Amino acid sequence: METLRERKKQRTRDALLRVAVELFTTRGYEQTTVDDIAAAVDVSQRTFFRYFAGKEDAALALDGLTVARFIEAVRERPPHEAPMEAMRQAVLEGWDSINGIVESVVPVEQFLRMYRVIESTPVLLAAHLRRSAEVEETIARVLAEREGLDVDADPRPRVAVAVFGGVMRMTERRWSTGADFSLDAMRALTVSHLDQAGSALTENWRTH
Amino acid sequence: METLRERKKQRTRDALLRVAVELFTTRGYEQTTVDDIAAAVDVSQRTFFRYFAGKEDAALALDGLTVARFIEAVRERPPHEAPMEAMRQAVLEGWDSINGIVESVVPVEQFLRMYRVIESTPVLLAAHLRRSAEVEETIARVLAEREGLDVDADPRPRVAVAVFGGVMRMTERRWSTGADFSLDAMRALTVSHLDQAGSALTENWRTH
DNA sequence: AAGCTAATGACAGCCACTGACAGTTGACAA
DNA sequence: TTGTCAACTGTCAGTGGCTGTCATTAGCTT
Repeated sequence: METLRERKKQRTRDALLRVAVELFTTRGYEQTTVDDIAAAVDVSQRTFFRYFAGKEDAALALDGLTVARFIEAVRERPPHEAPMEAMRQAVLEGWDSINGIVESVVPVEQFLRMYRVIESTPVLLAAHLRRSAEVEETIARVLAEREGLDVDADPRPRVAVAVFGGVMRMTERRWSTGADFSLDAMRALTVSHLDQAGSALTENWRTH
Repeated sequence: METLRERKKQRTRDALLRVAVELFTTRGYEQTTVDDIAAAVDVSQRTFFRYFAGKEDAALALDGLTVARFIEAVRERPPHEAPMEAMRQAVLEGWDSINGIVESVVPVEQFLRMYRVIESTPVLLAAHLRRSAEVEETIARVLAEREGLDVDADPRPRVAVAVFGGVMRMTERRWSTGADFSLDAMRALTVSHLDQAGSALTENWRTH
């Protein structure tokens, strides 16, 4: 962030992202055109596409910050932890540190609102899920390395991540459609659902 | 399928689907335009969009048949089975009956090729994953009803489906990128991965 | 055969996105 | 300071997915 040029670029990107999120969360994703965003920042449409790979990319940029943080957190977990526990702690850490990560661009409330937009907009949800799949692949490799396994020969890391990821996406869904849309609620749901994963595999739920 | 009109409509739809799959699997999804498909069937582009909600819809239509079959299979599973077991059996049944379901439109080989296209085309994979999420919601409701639970009050059905779905999507991924692209391989992977889900939750993989 | 209705084709138009090229503006050395 | 280079931007033209509209065609009904 040394030169004036770099600062200018950063400002343009931030402005585009801020405006995009603002419009997406108020007017709605589909009701916002790229031209709208570009016009509001007073740049050409072409410039928007130089900063973001597409409209989707801008909509998922904030979430991307937290994803990157999550991956880092898994990498930094103490090696003695079991894989599931490492992922669980990393995710909880991630939610704790959201504030510091996102706040430099938009207030956390905006981030949360954007999350709802993603979950309620089909095309965004689809893109989000695809990226989650990529993240799962990354995490599987991290875990395999931690445990000294070959990720392609031993399916266990991928299975573990798949189970974890499945529960997490379901948690996101429930959270974003539920009444309590706070970070505390997210933490509570995460812990609760992960704790139930074990019994879900084996138990019969009927009382008799 | 009584009137001539209905038969004609069916034939047009089948022709569009066949041509679409043919082009997608040979030329590639992105390299095929809707105009190409419409031209090959000798209808207007507008007509294509009257039969399919979009290009994606045509690409996922075959998979949609198997999904519908899977949901039915879960519904028909004997009530005494535990939820996980019911889903597992339903999925295996589904693969067994693919032939009879798909063959009336395209040969099974085409179906399998289309599967690879979906997994290797980002936008299609995204759409596929989103639809899988919808399927999971449906299955969660089916299971809840089976077990006499309120799906909104008791998260266990959704947790179980999330775990199952996570493993299944990971299985699809591994299958479609692996060497053995046969139905037998799919069955083997499915069983193997599901069997490992339990230990993935608790175990530590290191040998010491 | 005549009238109704569903299906289609033929436009026109919006929007996301891309390539190409020219103009502008910081960076950096002479 | 100035001149040169490289990076950044705007403009324009074009492609492709998708939609609304309306006139035309073709099957159904009586």
